[in-house]
Amino acid sequence: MMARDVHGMYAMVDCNNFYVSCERVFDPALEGRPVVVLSNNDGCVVARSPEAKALGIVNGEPVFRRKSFFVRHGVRMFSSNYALYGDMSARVMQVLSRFSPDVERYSIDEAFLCFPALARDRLLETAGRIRLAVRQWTGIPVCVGMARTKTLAKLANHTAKRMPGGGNCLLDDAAEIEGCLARTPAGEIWGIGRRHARFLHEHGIETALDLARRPREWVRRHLALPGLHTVMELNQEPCIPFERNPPPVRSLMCSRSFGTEVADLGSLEEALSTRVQQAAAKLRAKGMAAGAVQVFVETSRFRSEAYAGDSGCAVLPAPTSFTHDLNAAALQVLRGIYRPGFAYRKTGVLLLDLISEGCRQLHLFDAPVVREGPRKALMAAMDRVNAVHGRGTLVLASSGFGAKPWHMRQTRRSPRYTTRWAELPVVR
DNA sequence: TCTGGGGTCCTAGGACCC
DNA sequence: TCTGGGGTCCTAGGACCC
Repeated sequence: MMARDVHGMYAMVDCNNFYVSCERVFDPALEGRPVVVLSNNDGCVVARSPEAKALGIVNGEPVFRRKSFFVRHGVRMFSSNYALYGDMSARVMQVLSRFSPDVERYSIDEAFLCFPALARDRLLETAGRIRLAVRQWTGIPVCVGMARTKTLAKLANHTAKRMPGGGNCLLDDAAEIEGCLARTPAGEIWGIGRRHARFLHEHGIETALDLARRPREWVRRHLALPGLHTVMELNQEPCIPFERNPPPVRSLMCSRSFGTEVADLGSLEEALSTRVQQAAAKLRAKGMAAGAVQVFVETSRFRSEAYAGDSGCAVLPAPTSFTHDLNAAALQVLRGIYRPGFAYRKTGVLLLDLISEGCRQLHLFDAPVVREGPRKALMAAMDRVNAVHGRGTLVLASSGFGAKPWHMRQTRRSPRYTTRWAELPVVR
C-alpha cells in the first residue's frame, strides 16, 4: 500500500436521492414535490425525494399497497430508468476525477476519493468545491464525508446528509469522532447489517461507540473478520483497501421478475434466452468468457402456495462468450429443473468461472482456427447493431416472436434523455 | 392483480487423500 | 472389543453492500 493510502484522507461522495435527482435534472417541475422511483417491474420503492420521506414512505415498500396514499398526496412515481441513471453516474464520476487521480467508483451513486493529508480548512474547502462542481456540471446534488478510514468517511457522509443545509463533514478529531459514534446506532454503520445489528442489540451494544469499544477477540469471534475490520476502522485504523482499479468481476448475473405468472416451459425458455443474450453481451463488453452457466427459476416468495426455487449448473467444454453456446447450455439446464404445475415469477442466469478472453484455454477438439473468427465477427456484428439501434434489435429466435406476457411491467419510465436521439429533452 | 437486481467475501463442513 | 490424524479443495449458505 502506498504512503498516501495510509496517511491520507478518504472522501466519500454520495449523490443525494440519486435516482430521484436524475429525474429532476430533466424535469424541474418535480422540484419540491414528493417523488419516488420504483424497482424493476414497478414493484417497490427504491428511491425517495425528501418530500416523499417526510410523508413516511419507506424504501422497499410495495407500491400496490400504498397506491391510494400515493395518489392522495400527489406522489409522482417513476419506473426505474437505468439507461439514464447509468449515464448520469458516468458524468458525476467524470467530474470527481478532476479532483483526485484516485477515484474508486463504489456504486452507481457513490465514490471514494483519496487525498493527501491536507490541513483541515483545505480539506473542507475541497469538499465544498466538489459539491459545487458536481451540482453545476451535472445537476446532481451530493454530500461529502471525509475521514482517515473508509468506514469513518461513510459515517461522515451519513452525518453530512443529516445536517440541515450542510453537505460536508470532516471527522478527523478523536473527541469529535467519539461524539459522532455515540450518536449513531450500531446498525447504521457500514458493514453492520440487520442480522449483526440484532445480535449486537441482544448483547447490549446499541451505539457505534459501544461497538468500537468491544474487545477485538470478541468481535472477531462473533462478527468474523469483516466485523473486526469495521471495528478497527471505527478506531481510525485503515483496513479496507482503496481500490482504484477494481479487480475483474468473478460472476455476472442477469435476471428479471415476470410481469405475470408463467407456467409453461416455452415461455420460460423465451424469457431465459432473453436474459442469456443480455448476459453474454455484458460478458463480451468486459472482454471475458464464462466457464460455467447456472440457471434458476423461482415462484413468488409472497404467495401461500408451495414455493419452488430450483437451480442447475452446466460446465462448458471450454470458456466462451459465444451467445449460442451459452444459450444452448442454459436452456438445457432449464429443461432439467423445470417442474410443470408451478406459477413461476422469475428466471435468470448466472455466468461463472469468468476469465479474461485473452487468456482462455481453447478446447482441444473445437477446431478453434476455423470457428473462432466467424463467431467473433458474428458477435461483434450483433453487439454493434444492438448498441446502435437499441438492445433487443437483433436477437436469437429462441427469445420468441409473439406477445411476451412475461415482460416486466414498466409503465412509468421517463425518456432516456441522454442516450437516445429520439428521446432528447425538448426545450420550449 | 401487484413485493428488484446484481454483486462480494467468509466460514463451516463434507469429500477426498495419504 | 478395539477403528487416527491431518491436510487440501470445493461448495453451499449466510452475511454484507448498493
